Amino acid sequence: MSDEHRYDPQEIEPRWQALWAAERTWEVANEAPERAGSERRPPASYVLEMLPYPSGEPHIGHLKCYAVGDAIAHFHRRLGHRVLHPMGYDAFGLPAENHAIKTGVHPRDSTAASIASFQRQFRAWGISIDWSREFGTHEPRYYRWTQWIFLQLFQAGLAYRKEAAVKWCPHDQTVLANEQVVDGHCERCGAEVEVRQLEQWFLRITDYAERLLTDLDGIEWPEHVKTMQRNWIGRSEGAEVTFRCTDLDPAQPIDYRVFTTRPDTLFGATFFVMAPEHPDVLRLVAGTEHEAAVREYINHALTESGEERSAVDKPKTGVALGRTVTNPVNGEQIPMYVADYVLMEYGTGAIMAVPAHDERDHAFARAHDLPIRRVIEGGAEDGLPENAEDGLPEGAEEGLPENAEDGLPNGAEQGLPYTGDGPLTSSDERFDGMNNRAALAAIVAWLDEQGKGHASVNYRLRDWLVSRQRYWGCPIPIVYCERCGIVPVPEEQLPVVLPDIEDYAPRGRSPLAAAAAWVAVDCPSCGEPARRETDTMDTFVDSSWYFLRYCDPTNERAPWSKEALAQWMPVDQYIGGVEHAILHLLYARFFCKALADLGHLDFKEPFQALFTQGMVTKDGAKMSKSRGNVVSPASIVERYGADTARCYILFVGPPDQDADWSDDGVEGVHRFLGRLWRLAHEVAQAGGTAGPQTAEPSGAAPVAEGSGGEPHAAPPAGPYTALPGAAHVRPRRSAHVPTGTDTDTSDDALALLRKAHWAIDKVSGDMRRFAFNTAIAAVMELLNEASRLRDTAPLEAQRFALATAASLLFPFAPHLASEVYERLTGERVWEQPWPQADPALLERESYEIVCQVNGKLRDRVRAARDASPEELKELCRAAPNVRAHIDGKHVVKEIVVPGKLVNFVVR
RNA sequence: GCCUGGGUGGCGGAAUUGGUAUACGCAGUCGACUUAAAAUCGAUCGCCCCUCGAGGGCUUGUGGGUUCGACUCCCACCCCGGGCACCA
Repeated sequence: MSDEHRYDPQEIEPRWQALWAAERTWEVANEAPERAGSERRPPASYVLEMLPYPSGEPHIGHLKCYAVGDAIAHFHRRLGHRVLHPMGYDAFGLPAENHAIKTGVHPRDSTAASIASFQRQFRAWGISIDWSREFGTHEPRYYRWTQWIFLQLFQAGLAYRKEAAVKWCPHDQTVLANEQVVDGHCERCGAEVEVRQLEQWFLRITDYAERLLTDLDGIEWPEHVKTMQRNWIGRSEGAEVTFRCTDLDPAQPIDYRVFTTRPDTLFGATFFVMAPEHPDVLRLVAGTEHEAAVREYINHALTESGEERSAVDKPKTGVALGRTVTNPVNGEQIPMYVADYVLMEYGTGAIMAVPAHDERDHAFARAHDLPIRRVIEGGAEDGLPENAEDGLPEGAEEGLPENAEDGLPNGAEQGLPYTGDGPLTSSDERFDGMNNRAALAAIVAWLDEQGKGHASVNYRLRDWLVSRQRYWGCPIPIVYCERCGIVPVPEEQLPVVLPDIEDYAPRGRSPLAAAAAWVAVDCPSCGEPARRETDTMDTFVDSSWYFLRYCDPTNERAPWSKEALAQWMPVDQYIGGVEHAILHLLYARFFCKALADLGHLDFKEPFQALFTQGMVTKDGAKMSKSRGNVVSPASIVERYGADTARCYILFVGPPDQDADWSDDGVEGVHRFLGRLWRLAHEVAQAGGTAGPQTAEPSGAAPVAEGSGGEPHAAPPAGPYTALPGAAHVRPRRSAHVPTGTDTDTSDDALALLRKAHWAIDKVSGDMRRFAFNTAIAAVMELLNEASRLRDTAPLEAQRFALATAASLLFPFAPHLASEVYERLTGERVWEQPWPQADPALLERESYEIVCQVNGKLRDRVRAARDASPEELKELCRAAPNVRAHIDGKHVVKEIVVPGKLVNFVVR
């Protein structure tokens, strides 16, 4: 075989990339067509993959993400949409800074190098990006507007400064957001986080908890991602109830509010517990015999690592305060405790304890010999699974004799703690016997009347801590003035540019603090000497609005214009890793809602549809340098070409699931592409071109070197001109591509035509459900059929089959598909509308019908498409192997599923 | 513990509405081409039994159920991955 017959991606791919770059094929304009006239403008589609963090080189996960996104972008274009498909870089962040600490290389330089590498790779992969909209979040022209947004939030009271117990990473020497703490460890470096009391900047995301929750219903996201967000927001309905303490000074009672989801169990509250961090604990014991023990306990609790403290099976520890509070529903004085199972950061930092109906309170009561009073019946024999079936209203006998009454010797009553539903008991005559759910509402109403409590909702979500004591981030545009306090930097002075510094090493405060000349500034308000905020912003702030900037990337007067956003937002299809299910996706949603409230946006959700891709593993394990199992996309592209790499990563399995990389699998896909190339080459060589426009393969190098830059091929302005999807404006079926209704009708021609239309139908459906693996398999089947019939089918049918294969494969293997399509048709495949399956060719006049006896497959017969059920029965009954199984037996029932099967039930 | 996603040949996976289980690819086996190898092309390929052939039995984590028919629906359970986890 001559060299000419070899599939050579290294020759093909750069050629097409050069063409697309020179013609700026994937750029889209914002403006509406000037002379739109009556022409309807094509629908817009915003396809976006999460922007990469540029560190080193792209890894295989990037390849997967952008292969998925590019396939969708191409598909939408060829459906006639104007597609916005931009790219940028999430360029601030710790790795570049840590690298700088080690090597002294400025983060800007290492980041630039990495960005260059990403750009090279994305081009080498042939991803169809509108490069005219590119930016990095570290560029002043971008972060100027990040700062602007911060100031908007500040002015609206949504950004505020507060001292609080915050999570501190001792390794990275910075505070972290709650979301960045995973199992008590820093999400980035894995160091165990500490708690520090610091004054920091927060964004008031909790104001949006309810809307972040309810608006999930309106977006098309994977259910598990929605669930993760719901869990993270953690909404609980209940009541806030006041417990009064008069122990210190009866004239000046102290009211302690607690949050409970179970106000129906209030009568069972037998003690009261405060978190060790609660500010009143020491005051309550000051000067008493309990003070020493309490102090010791608190010290111990606070120095314990988060990990130790939150261990689930940890015994419940705590000490008595020697004080009491009044249970508001029955006036009982109940003892107060301090215990570390109560968390300061949730609710009010204090709880009422109902040991009979809460597992934790129960464990504490047992450990400290406290009374346990059952106030809800039910639960039955302990340990037995829920007896839903017997549904007896009367408490099972274990539940009844609980009436050792108040002083009750806390013993081990069976069935407790009971957390289910049931009628109230031992509470109050008004509520006893009432179902607990009804009682809950009644008790809350009564408390409300008495001014002792009210219905309340609590969220697990905390405000977003955005200060970072690090260098390589967006400066917070705030000035501190002795006289004026916290002063925002005036808008016209933005951006506050990140200064160059000598020493990046973090020392517990921002390295920026050492840039004395930068820190010193005149107060924008009074003009007196003041100093700049030296913390930078969490990089998740940068990435919470970048998708807006793509819509209007060069706007110098505003972060965006509403008109630009109106054309594209919200993102129609967002694509990224599931690891961002909470952090990035929650923050971006919050930003949209807040900015919409401030009148800057006209929509409330940024991402209408979300697709989360699975991880790529090697030998079943996550790829990592330490494991030595990293597959670098660059090496694969170099060896097999980008088309193979992209197709393989999509073919290996459903893209939303994890996939294990196999070198042999890559070979298989590469062989497939080579076969398509070769077969197409043969057919093109054999001539037989039918269309008027397609004399010879035009040799796909239409762009002379050096002609790049000038968009000469694209006439100015008009939004369609640079639009790949523009072809649909003047729809035209390639005249030379047979449709099956004309030309040859030999059996082989028909078979091939049918297979091609089957593949069109199959791939079209698969594209819409992200089933790229089966889409590629369908093209493989089409190629197999063409290959089988290559010596017998008419050339024209082969040409159609192969051109169709190329057309369908284009979203996954754009270079090869363009090459093959052009050779066969003389046309640019990306300018062709997505092919349509001819329904007539999806039908067959006869088909195989399955014959079952008692549900077991016994034979197959051919039947005419329009055969009646009676005819089908007769056909099957006559099948030899069916006869063998029904002869001499009694046919009880006959089931006919036209188009599928006949089943005889015999006895 | 709660919430999730999953479990199908030697391997990755397919089966979209309850209707032919194992598409497509990999690996394997045999053959063609070749001096040879690579590449390419063709055949074969779930397991077991019988075997001249035709055939028969079994098989989608386990055990039940519904149905003429179950990878698919229901009940119970086992295993693996992800998320949350003393949230009152």
